[in-house]
Amino acid sequence: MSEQATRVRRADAVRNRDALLETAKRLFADRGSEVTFEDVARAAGVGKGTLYRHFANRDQLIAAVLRDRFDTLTAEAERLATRHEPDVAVDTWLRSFDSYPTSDRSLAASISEGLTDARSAVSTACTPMKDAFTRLLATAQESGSVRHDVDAQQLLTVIAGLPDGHRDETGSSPFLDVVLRGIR
Amino acid sequence: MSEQATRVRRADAVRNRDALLETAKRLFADRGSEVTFEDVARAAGVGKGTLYRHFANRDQLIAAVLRDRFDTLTAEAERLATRHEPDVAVDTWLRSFDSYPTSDRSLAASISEGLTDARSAVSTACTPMKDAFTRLLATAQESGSVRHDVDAQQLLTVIAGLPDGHRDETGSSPFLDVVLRGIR
DNA sequence: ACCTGAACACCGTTCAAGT
DNA sequence: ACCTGAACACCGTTCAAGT
Repeated sequence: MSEQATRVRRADAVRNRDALLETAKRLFADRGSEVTFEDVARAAGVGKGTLYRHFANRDQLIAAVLRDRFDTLTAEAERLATRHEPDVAVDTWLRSFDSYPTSDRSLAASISEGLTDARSAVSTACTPMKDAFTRLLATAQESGSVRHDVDAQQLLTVIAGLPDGHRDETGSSPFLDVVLRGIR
Repeated sequence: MSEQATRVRRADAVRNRDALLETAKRLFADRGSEVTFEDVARAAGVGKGTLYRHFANRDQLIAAVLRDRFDTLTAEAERLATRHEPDVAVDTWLRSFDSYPTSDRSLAASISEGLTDARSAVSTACTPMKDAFTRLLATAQESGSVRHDVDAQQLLTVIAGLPDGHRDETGSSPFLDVVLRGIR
């Protein structure tokens, strides 16, 4: 019970953290990456010191906002690996990865940075997803359905960086097909 | 001679503008987009008020830094259009567009923004280039060598956004080949 | 243990005073 | 006509005081 003590949190702290995360998701979705750290705190009804208590900096707040989506994508990669042919699995997964929910649309730059720069908090959050996709891609390459000169991390960075405009209602880019054809 | 009067500039003003532009190119190349506006002014040996006198804001300084490259690329597009088959012209030009000189490498985000957002100063600077490539691409599409569902502006935005890492010594991305295959 | 908001640091931008 | 740097605005971050 002594090591359990570190996990005890006051009810108001839990409430505040949840409110901050929900508020951040909503504001990023509504107004993009221009939202101020202070905006988030005020909209959540707390002081900005509280925001910093729960999220050490902007990067960590963004990582927390994205974590749900990363976890879902990790699980999907593992599921696809066991149930589909390698080429179908890669295509299907990349379509999911490219389909931004509105709440994450404005955070694409942070995702690109997280995939590339290991020092960012987003990098820690997306590593399991990156590893799961790397395995998926390697299998497809071994089976001969994807070119061997394509690097998983680079491929994800390219797709994460596809422009926001011209996406359909599911949030998928018209350019994804170009990339999928190009890696064959 | 009355309308000529507006073009007269004091020698020190011309000297300062040139020094600021050269300094900005060098600093962007050395230290990326993290360079401060004040850094540029100090390194050029002038006050920051002088920098603002010559370039109304950060966006206009970046547009001026990029203008030479945009003009070169515009001229190349027009040259290629008259001397090569449409598909060769498109491939060759896109390889040039993707090959960042070191001085421009860190400005890719501004180029993407300029291609997309008509309000930026970079947009004004890159419009002739965008128009020249649009014509090049349309010709290739009419000749059947490029897919009809590829939009010129989007294509340029995608290529401008290709990640910085893994480029060869000429500054070209290993992913360009994926895109070139994908648009066929 | 947690919250709050004043205070600090940084940087883009403006402008009154100067040559 | 142009230059200069102090001053302002904004925003991310810290921290002393409070509950």
